Amino acid sequence: MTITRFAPSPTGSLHAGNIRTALVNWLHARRQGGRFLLRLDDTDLARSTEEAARGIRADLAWLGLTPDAEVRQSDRFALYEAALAKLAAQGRAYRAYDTPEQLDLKRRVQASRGLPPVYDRAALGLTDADHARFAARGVAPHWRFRLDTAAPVVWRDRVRGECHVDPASLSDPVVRRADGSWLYMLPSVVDDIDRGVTTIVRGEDHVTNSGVQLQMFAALDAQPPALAHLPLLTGADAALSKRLGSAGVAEWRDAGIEPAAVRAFLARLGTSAAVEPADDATLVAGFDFAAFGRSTVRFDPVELAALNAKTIHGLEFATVADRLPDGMTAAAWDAVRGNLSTVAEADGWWRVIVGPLAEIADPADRDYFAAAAALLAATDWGSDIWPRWTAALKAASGRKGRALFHPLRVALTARDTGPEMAALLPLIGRDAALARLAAAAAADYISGVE
RNA sequence: GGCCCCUUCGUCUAGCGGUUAGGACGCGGCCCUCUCACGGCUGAAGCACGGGUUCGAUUCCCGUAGGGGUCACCA
Repeated sequence: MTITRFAPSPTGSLHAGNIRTALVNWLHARRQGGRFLLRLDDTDLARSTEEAARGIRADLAWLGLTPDAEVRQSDRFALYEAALAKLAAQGRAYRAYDTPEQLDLKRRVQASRGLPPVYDRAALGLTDADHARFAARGVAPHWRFRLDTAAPVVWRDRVRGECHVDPASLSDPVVRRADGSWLYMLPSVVDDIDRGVTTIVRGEDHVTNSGVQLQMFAALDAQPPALAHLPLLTGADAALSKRLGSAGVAEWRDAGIEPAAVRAFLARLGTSAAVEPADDATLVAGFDFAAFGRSTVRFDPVELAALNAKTIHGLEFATVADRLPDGMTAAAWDAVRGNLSTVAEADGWWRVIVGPLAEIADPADRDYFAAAAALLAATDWGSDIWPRWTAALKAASGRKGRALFHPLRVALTARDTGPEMAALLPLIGRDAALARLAAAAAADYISGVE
């Protein structure tokens, strides 16, 4: 069975790039009928917080990406210990004592000589006596994973195709600090093995890590999972070409962005599929790693907002009813939704329907409004009242086109633009319409038109 | 700086030696229409540059430029 995992570290809130990674993991799991795990990578106890963990869960819930299970690395240190012991027994992990300062100095020297800043493996030459001396002085070792530098690591990435990483250009990664705490690299592999993860989906900033981790899978006698490295997202400002900043769930929610719009947008962005409103079944059914490109993708919040509006235009009343103002009907929603950018804007239109309205009619049209009111009062009310009434008014007033219709829109809605009057007028109702026309006929000023 | 990756309309992409270089979003126009939006039709808009290879390069090779990633006792 396909098992994917989303593995954020609970050190902050999710951003667009993270969220896309989560979404793609979720889509792939759903597409394959598999499971989607949330793994909290909290090996860095100093930086990880409970608050961040709660925030991540809440964000995923808002996004509709509910994990099938959750694990956290801080519960699983014993597993890492066992794995390290296994590696040490094979000579694939070794103790070292270099201080960060010493390592930094080495790197500086290498850089000044034009050499790649790769760890020189000095600790590999340490004898038992050397280790004993460090121990006697109370200096504990940290542990490194010994890379096999004989040949490049090669894999067929689900989105990038054939990938190569040359371990010879990499340092043996430190996997455990002297104080016993764990670094990202090994625990991630151990958990992926333990949880039976079949596909790792992550950003392409991890490709060199994958080279290292593939060796760890092999050293631990595990079948390596499939790998899929997604191109990174960048901000809208191409000139700055900066990595995407903080935009995330909180910002979107405040801006009235729908979770469904985020899912549709992020699922298709950077792929050959059209960015358009799509329900989850469609997104899942159409999901394909091969549809992703290999180059960095621009994330434009304006495009997200546009897709959000389109998404709302297709939203059914039942799915938004609990977020609409009290009393707002399905008919009112249907009349109004095509003019919304956010669901919250429905509130303003509902107030237009139920009133009261500010008087904004043009006094030059007072006689017209009086005639219109009289005609409306004399016309049988019905759902097709607008076309019948305006046809009669056209004949009676001699007006046509914009001069015929637009003053009525303004008098009846106090707005210059909006949904079709044919749909709005029956909702406004006979009495309110007559009252508004009467008020317009009596108006002697124009206040600001929206 | 070393290594890896990328470069087709404004944006996301299709293309895998011979195409009128296709689609989507956005933009313009027209239609619909009282308005905005929706919808329909339609238009403008692209192969980063320079060398090769070839009868023929968007496509293959080399280089240049630009961009991204990575080189942590972060993840």
